[in-house]
Amino acid sequence: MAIRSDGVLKHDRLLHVAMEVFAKKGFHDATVAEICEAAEANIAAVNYHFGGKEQLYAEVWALAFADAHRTYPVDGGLPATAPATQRLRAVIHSLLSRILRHGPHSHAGLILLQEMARPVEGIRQVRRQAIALVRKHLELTVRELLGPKVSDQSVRLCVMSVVNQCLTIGFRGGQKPPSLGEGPFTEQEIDELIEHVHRFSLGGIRAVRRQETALCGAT
Amino acid sequence: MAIRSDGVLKHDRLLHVAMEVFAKKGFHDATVAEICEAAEANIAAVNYHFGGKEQLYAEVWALAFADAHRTYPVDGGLPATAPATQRLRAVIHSLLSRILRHGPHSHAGLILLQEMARPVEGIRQVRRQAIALVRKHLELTVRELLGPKVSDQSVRLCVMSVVNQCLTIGFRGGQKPPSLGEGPFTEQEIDELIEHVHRFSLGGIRAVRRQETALCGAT
DNA sequence: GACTAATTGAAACAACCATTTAAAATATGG
DNA sequence: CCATATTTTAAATGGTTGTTTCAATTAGTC
Repeated sequence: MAIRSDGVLKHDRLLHVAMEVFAKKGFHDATVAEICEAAEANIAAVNYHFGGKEQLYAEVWALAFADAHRTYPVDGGLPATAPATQRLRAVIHSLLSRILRHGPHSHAGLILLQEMARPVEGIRQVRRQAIALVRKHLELTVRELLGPKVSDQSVRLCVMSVVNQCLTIGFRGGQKPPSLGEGPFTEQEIDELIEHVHRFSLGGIRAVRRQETALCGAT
Repeated sequence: MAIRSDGVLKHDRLLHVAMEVFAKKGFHDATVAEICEAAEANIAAVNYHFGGKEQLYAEVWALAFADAHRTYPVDGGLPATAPATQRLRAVIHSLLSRILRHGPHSHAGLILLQEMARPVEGIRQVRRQAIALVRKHLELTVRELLGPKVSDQSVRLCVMSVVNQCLTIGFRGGQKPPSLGEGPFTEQEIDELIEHVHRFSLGGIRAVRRQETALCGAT
């Protein structure tokens, strides 16, 4: 006997609803009860279709990141030959958009954020992979901006500075921090944010470069 | 009849044990059971001495921040007349130390971090005050570095960039992120971190300053 | 249209949590 | 040493969680 079509419907429905709920509340705070209710399914639906809350979460994670990479690719569609400053902007744009732009395909950033605050054991590998993908790309870009003489450690630190600026912004779930106002970020504010992080980071990277090349030259 | 001395002992003991547990696990994940067990007290002790988990948390918060401001003051002991670059370094030093140096008096940073990830309602005011204190100081410093012509919004954004760099570093509870190695940060690594964030931030701030003053000049 | 497997539904289950209760134990002041 | 307020203890309470159970229902296939 074949799979019933209404089954896959509920399956998908749960998946998408869970993605929203997990993005908003994180794995631990989200309850299967509220997910099922929002998906108009029975309490037992999650366990029947996915085998448990954690396995549902794993599937959500995979789906969310596939969406994110499609909607906001880290290279922003730029060729690898584009100027490094532009590629840096593209990464920042990608990171911030994933966190702040709340479309139907942009929950990955918030889910990742929730994970950083409270990692879920049993997702470590998937999480590491997802992070590594962005990091790799960012590392290449920053390395190029820093020049050939700069140590790997400095590259890692600069990558950290850029990433950390972007991540922490999303901490209120896309809401502005009290110091910047109230409510969610508008499109214009997001653009301004990208502009600022880009400029600030370029300045920081150049400062690190100057320092290290000066040291090298002195040796 | 006077207060019994063994009472205040247990009270203090619970307070300090709770501070550690809350710093490590956050308010929600920490259970009164484990706090009481670690303090060698009965399950009911928290409710008897503090009236509930949340009120214990409030007292912990107050104590932790008093300790932090004493051990790692935001001005680092520098006079307000010191050069702004040095004062910036002092703030960064203070923020990172509160999060990364795990002494008996440095749980405030981790507690604050846990709060940002999952705020506890009923602490809003205390939290806001604690944050505002650091922010105020940092804003003054950054403002001076940016010069008089730069907009308030740019000041806020730069403050955000500096703070975010520092905060996110502590997200693993003082453990290094996988990209930088394993285990907790050593003293030397913390110093290196401070050095980097300081240099990077100065570069970022200068870049913003250049941009804005150029715009002003063009007008 | 009937048989069968896939899906749904309501209720129950077991584990965990913070909190309460009331009796027992203890230190302090007289 | 006694009386009393303070503190400790163990057990119970009420609520929430994820998961399981099993009967009822449904959709696909012959």
